[in-house]
Amino acid sequence: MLAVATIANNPEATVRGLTKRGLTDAQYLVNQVVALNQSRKETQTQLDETLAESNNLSRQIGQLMKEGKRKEAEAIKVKTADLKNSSKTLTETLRGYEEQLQKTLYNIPNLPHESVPEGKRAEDNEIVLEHGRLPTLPDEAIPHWELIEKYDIVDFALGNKISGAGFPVYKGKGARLQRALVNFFLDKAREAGYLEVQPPLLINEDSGYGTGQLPDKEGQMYEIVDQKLFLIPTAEVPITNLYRDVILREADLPLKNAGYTPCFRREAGSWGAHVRGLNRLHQFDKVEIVQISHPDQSYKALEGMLLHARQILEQLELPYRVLRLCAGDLGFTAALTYDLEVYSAAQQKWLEVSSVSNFETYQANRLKLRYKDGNNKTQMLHTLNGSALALPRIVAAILENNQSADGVKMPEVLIPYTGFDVIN
RNA sequence: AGAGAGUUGGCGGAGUGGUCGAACGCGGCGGUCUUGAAAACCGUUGUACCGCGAGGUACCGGGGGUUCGAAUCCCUCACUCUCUGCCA
Repeated sequence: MLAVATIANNPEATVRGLTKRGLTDAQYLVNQVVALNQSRKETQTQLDETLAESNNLSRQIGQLMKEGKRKEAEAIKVKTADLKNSSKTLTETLRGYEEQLQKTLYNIPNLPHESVPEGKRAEDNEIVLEHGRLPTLPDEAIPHWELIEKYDIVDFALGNKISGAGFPVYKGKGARLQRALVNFFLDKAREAGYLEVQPPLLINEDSGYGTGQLPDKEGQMYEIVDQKLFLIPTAEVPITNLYRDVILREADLPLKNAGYTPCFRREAGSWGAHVRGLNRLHQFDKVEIVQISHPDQSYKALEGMLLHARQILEQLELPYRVLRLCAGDLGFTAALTYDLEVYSAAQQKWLEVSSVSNFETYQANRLKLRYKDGNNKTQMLHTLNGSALALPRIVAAILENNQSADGVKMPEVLIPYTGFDVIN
């Protein structure tokens, strides 16, 4: 969430940023934060004064008791009753303000970075670059959901039987291709200086709040109700939360972690032709890269992460493009997001395979993730993450783009990982 | 899952109702000494909120209660450890 100070000290910039995102009540929200914070401060001061007086009297009583002046002590005791009452009232009032303030802050999204283009929807995203030639396929080319049936490498019916729609079973070369991609991605991350971690796949509520999945977005996650645990929608959640409530030394920065995990999404959204096959699943695999960065370095880090994802796509010989998300399409917690889309020839459409974002201090604020600067003052850090990469649509693109009468050819770099060069 | 023990500052570890934000040790930082380092010695060393400042307030696993006053007593939840049980 945004820091109160950020909003209070830069009200115009905050309103401008939120309005760019399409919020119509930005001014109202900012006013509310400022007002609530003011009330909070005033109540806090009153409460502190009351408690100070009360502490003072208690100390006197203690002293008198020690000296055996019982009677005088009793006289002072009487005075404390009032203070006790008013401190109780003030505490409740204060808590009320704090809760309202927090609730309001939770509902305010991150401010878009200045480079974020204006716009309301996906069509307004800025195409930063395109790479690679779009393949032209023979007339008999078919989409991946037919290819996986033809070669019997992914079985939706089986998954449906044991779990439900959106939980595919990978078989034979399909399973081996998955494993190959995961290993390939992890090796690339390690070569780029990321420390590999294997986090838990279930997270608690605190972690959900830390990265912004909670409150209000629990509908996107699967929940273990009686334990208050959630299946991770992305490794971003457990890996970033590794650093919740942490104060780092400046010398430790940047922190770079990578992890492979399955991801679980309820995705109650739309269904139809565009979500057929591997295009959208309830469970899928992804290698995620995360950086904890010094505020001055975070945009440099973001460019580095984007380049990392691009290079992987280039090695896989997949044509792709890079989008800079417009303000309206930007995720709630992000300040700047690049999407990478791979061209799927048989579907003749672009498929999102990676999303690389800088959250600036938005997550750090919730996480209480800080560092000590040169003056030994604690400052908020910046968090970033990106997919490098998500598997299913990569698999879809490889299958569709590389299909021929002889089968599906594997990209050169992948063959040492798959152990085969064609699916037929 | 059952029984018992525990949870204090970066770490170890005192503290069972009254200047306790918390002794002491280690570690960290600054300094003295030294050509430099080590040792020794001296000083310093949690976080947040309010306040221009002096200073004040809160926090001893979380939440609640008793009391004029709680790290210390009571209730509750979570977690950790040991033994037993089960198990990849």
